[in-house]
Amino acid sequence: MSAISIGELSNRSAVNIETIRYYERIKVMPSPPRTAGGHRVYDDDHAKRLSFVRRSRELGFSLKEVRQMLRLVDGGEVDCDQVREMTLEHLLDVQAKIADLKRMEKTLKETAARCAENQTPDCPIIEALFDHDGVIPSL
Amino acid sequence: MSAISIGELSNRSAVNIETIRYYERIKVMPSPPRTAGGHRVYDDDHAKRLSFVRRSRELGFSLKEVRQMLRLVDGGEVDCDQVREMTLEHLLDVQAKIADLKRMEKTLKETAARCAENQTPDCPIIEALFDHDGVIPSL
DNA sequence: TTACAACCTGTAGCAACTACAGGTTCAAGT
DNA sequence: ACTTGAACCTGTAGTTGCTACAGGTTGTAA
Repeated sequence: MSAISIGELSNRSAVNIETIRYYERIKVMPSPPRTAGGHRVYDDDHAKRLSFVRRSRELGFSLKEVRQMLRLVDGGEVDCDQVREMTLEHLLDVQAKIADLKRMEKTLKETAARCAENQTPDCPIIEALFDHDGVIPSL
Repeated sequence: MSAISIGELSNRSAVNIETIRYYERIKVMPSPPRTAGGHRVYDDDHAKRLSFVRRSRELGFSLKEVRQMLRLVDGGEVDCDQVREMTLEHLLDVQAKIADLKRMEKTLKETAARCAENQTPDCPIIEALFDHDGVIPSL
């Protein structure tokens, strides 16, 4: 009823053609039927599954995590608790990354700010990068 | 004079031995002199440079950016404006990543929250991932 | 029928490491 | 002097999640 080519699937899902073939190779997407000449033929189920994958990736889930969720989906009975746990665990990852980046932001801002006034021959940023944290003694 | 082995350099700098050799291979670190038997011999300058690299990496600079900064350092005259510009540009990257992650965090929280009450056979998280029929707003 | 876009496979590349395998050297203890 | 064995050496392959070819085949519209 709605047989579509890889190109059209790519357009609809905003997933690169190469990436779709990659997902097939690593078994995140199933191998679709082919035309006599060997071209892939997809349908709405493929499109739905691919959008699931894309959306999960956009939320930062790894392909490994996506595969786990798809296993639950494919198993027929989705264990809601398991999925929720994965989501919350992933949320912690995301929050840890935010914290890391905020620390970086702070340091970068402070370091760049030192430059703004200072017009001596030495660069305060370079100095800061060299001098910080005392792991290396001397010189 | 303080001749140290790669193992000791690794301990002092908290950079993996394999990574130190990797940095040499890609010319971020210079090839140090060797013993008669071929073991690498480092000194304080190496240690200082390595800590510069490590610290820059910790702040999220790519190796490409680190190389650029090192070129400025090695050139003898560090152009402060250039370094500052790189830092500010990198700061924008970091801030963009924080914004992305915050959006993810929000969506993950909302999605997981829907699960908390719902004990129907269908999993709201899975539904959400499947049904969002296209693009995540502004992601 | 002919043009040419879209498709096919297979491989290599990107970042930034990490992890071996299989061999050699160094330093300490006897 | 000799023997361990930890530390070192090179070279290659694996990781994650794609992307980018090259070089060939198929589908379709004029």
